[in-house]
Amino acid sequence: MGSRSHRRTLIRRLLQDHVVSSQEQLAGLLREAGVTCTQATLSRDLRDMGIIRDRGPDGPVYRIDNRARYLKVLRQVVGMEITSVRSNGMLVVLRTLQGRASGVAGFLDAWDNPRILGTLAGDDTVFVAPAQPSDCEALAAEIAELASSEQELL
Amino acid sequence: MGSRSHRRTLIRRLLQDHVVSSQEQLAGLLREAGVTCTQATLSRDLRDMGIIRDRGPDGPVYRIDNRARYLKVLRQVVGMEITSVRSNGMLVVLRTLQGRASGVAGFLDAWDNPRILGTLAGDDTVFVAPAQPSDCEALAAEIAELASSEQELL
DNA sequence: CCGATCGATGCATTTTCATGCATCAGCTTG
DNA sequence: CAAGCTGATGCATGAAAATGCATCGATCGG
Repeated sequence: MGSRSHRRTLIRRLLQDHVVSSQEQLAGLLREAGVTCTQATLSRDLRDMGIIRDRGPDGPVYRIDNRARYLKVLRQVVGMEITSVRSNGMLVVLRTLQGRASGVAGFLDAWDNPRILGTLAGDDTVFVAPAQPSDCEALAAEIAELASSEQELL
Repeated sequence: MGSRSHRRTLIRRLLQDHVVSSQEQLAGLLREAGVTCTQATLSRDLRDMGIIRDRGPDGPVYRIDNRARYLKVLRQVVGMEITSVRSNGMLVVLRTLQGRASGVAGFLDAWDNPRILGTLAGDDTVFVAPAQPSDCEALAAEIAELASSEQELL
């Protein structure tokens, strides 16, 4: 049974509606919901899910680090949107899913990579200008890394 | 070692450059490239990867069903872009990652779902008008289904 | 500084997953 | 229909991942 992903989904929901201040307490909530596990498992879950223990005025509270999660998801989305990465030594050219070039370019701009001078997006193509022409290959490799992290489906 | 994903990446590349008409032949190409496996493994790989055996005029040819793959990837991307789905009985309102609303709306338009009358996208919000107000909840549920398929990371 | 509470981690066990081998099933050709 | 390819699948095996147990370490309040 796909127990782990079910448990983690549940953890996410529980943390939205409840104030949880310890892993044992979370284990209790999960048990009420029909999922049994130990504190050790929760420790690993919370670490993997990027959930942090926040020091609130009313004691510690677990909460989802939405910023980090956002970046993680966005990165994965962008990785899937890029379908090819090529370079001619002066310019890196990306192909993307239809209509998604501007989304990819926006991500690259926000990435704040010093090797990137600027980007220009069409519909399914992005031009990426390297800060130095000599950076071009390295930059292409960095972007390809991004794109290839998630290719199981591609 | 991450042997499986490496093998599958290689399969994808090989099928782009070579005419392959049997799984044994593909096994041979892989072996030349330094990856050894049996026909049984390839059978499963090809099934999982959505690669089909096309009946060409010159005999059967394996090829990637790019259309199906594209839709599969796009669907997954959109699923990750949607962060919440709510309804007030007259309208379904989606929240998305920043700047991604139009991409999501475009997908919904292309989805060609008879329950959808139309969509309107802002920056991180999409309004979806149901064909019938009575469809509203069912439509929200359909979209939520889309969004929740890929929640391991969320 | 002490004790208590809570999270992290090493280790052993269980469970899941990937793969090869052998075999079966389907299609094509004569 | 028989023979020969070719792909699919049940089963067993080995590898990897998840999990629990026990324990350690860190933090906080006296």
